Amino acid sequence: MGRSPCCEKAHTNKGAWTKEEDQRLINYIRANGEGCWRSLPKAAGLQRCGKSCRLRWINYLRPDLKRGNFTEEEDELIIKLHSLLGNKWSVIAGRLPGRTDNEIKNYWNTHIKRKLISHGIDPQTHRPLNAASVISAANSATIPTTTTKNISMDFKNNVDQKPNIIINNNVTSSSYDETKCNSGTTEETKPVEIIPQKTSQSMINLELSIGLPLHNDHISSAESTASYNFLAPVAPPLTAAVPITATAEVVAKTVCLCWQIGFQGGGQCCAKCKNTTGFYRFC
DNA sequence: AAGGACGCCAACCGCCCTTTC
DNA sequence: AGAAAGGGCGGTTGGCGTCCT
Repeated sequence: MGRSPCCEKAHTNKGAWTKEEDQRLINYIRANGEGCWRSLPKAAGLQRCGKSCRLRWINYLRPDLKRGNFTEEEDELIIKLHSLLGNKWSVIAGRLPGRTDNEIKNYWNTHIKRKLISHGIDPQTHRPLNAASVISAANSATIPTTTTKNISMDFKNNVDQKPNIIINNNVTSSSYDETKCNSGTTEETKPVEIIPQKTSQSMINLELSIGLPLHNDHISSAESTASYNFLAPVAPPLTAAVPITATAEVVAKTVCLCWQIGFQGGGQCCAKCKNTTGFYRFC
């Protein structure tokens, strides 16, 4: 299918925005709100592509943006969310008020990646770097029949972007996808949505798990079909041959993910999340 | 002091998904 | 039902500032 360009490239400015352009964009959005980005540049008197205006507004000019360095808490939350969601920067950004997907993506690539590598953790899989070969060998030898839970998240039906969780229990003997990760002691619930089992799934132990509400009221079939579905196979713990203490070090000071992602309604930490040290754990 | 190397980040590109007609 | 339009997203790039030699 052919696609018309989003703008007349010949008559658009590119590169850094000037103060005057910023001001025009701010003034226009203040007066008219965010609307049709394609027609905005012309209406606002800007020689810019609509997409460029949108990016500039979202990533830089929006009044609710939190500028400045990321806090330790934000660091940890990003790492945890990335371990669950992968490179879903916009979803991750949705859980960090005032931060943009672009900002988090840049921060991940420039800081957190390096931090994880320095701790001996693969930033993609969130596994110890030296574990890949061990896992690979183990999988290629005898792949046991494994009980997995597919967890899909429904962000569609929530104005505040809190995801609903949809679980599907499966028994499979498939191999694991290196790019997907999750693990732990997830509460079982009835399958409410059949998610096609991927041919390959990841077995990643982060020593964390997600608290899953047992009620189905978050989910409607119509909504769930159009939802973001993140397959997150929950695998049994790695063998003792695969140390995970490095991961644990990085995420030692944990917070309740039920609350952070919004699995528990009302922004409350569930009682199970709090451990004896007073920190919150994933449950 | 100069200039090369490196890191950071704003912005762009192209693809994908959803909505509209 | 399918094509087109529009918006959004993730990956990548290029410019600028800082550090190092």
